[in-house]
Amino acid sequence: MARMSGADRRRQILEAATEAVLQRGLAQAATRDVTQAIGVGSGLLHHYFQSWAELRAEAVRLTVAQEVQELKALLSTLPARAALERMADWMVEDDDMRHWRLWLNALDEAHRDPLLAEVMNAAMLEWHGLIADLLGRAGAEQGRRSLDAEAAGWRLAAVMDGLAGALLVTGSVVTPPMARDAIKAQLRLELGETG
Amino acid sequence: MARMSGADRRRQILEAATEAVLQRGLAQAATRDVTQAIGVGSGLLHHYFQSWAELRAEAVRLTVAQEVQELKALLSTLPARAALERMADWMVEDDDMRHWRLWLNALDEAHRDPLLAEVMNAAMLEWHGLIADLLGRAGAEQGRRSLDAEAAGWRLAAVMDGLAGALLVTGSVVTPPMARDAIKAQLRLELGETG
DNA sequence: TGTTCAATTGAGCATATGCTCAATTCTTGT
DNA sequence: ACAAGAATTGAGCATATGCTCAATTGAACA
Repeated sequence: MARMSGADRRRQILEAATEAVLQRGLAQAATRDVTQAIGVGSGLLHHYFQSWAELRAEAVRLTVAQEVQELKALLSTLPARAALERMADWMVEDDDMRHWRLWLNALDEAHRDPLLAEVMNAAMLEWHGLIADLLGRAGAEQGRRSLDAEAAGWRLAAVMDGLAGALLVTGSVVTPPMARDAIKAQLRLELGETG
Repeated sequence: MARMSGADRRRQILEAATEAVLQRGLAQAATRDVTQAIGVGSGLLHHYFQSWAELRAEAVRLTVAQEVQELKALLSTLPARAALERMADWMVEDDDMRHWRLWLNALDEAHRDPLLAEVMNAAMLEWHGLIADLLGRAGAEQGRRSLDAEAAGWRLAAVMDGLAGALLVTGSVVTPPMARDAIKAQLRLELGETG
């Protein structure tokens, strides 16, 4: 493999690690998946990362941060209520559910890896923050007073995570359109748009 | 180790497998964890189970079924609305979150193991069925007509799963009482008890 | 007592894993 | 042209994994 600057190589390794994690799962993905994918010697990995645990945690951190950033950009031009609606669409747009598979996998693996625990703790708080903020603003748009955006945010985030799990495991029973509708219904419940 | 009847040994192995899976996770738990825990030779495992994949899938199936059965028994004497409330309490009663750790772990690992996929698909459907049934009956108790128990069941189940994840990963931010309250709040939302 | 068969053993194979370290190759600045 | 240092290699170690198979043990029944 041609030589690269340290920074470029680092990025390439992180990308390959994410891919490996997506394909084999955090617990099964191995250093060799990465080195073989990009065609480098086994030692190179440890020149850029102290350990496999550090690399995979960093890969997850980066990927999740990137996805959140993209989503934020997607929603940034919309009013809060519409942004929440858009978010529900976004959730099932990703065909093979890449980000949800990674998210649920990392959430689970976090119990067994301190580095991942830190990463996912922070990610979860940011995720909730984003949702709670939108809910709060949507409530304000509609002049609602009794809305506890923090609590509603945890519920909405939970519905999304939970439905992602159901979607991934039931396959034909919970379908993407169903999941999307369920989230939108939850949105209406939270915002008191019962009708 | 003393000899045992086939049936007893099988049960013992399944229990030890569940324990190993809880401690190391489905992906990391190994046959040796089981054989060493109960002090038998490595070959014995394969006398009772064709493969480790089959054993661990069977262990998950059994454990989940057992938990659902216990919960059903716990709720059987209560009217539907009270049963749902009780369910929210039950969810956070388990100190170290044994069943939720196993549940989320199995949900995640199901993507990479056809046997587990089958088991968790069935488990998820039964879980949803239980919840939807209670919601339907609770709605009837209160004379509500507009309640879509199926859809509400998916949302409530999702809130539970999602909150379990948040609870396990955030630790000090989402607390057991918070999770319990969030579920009860969801219950009120679904049953239109806004107040 | 002897026979039968299920229960059980454990060494061993093929494979996989993270990580180290001395050696090598390239790039870059002078 | 040369030196210096970064990038890169890959054989190798220690450990772990699922599973096989020929051999052994023990209990139950005749």
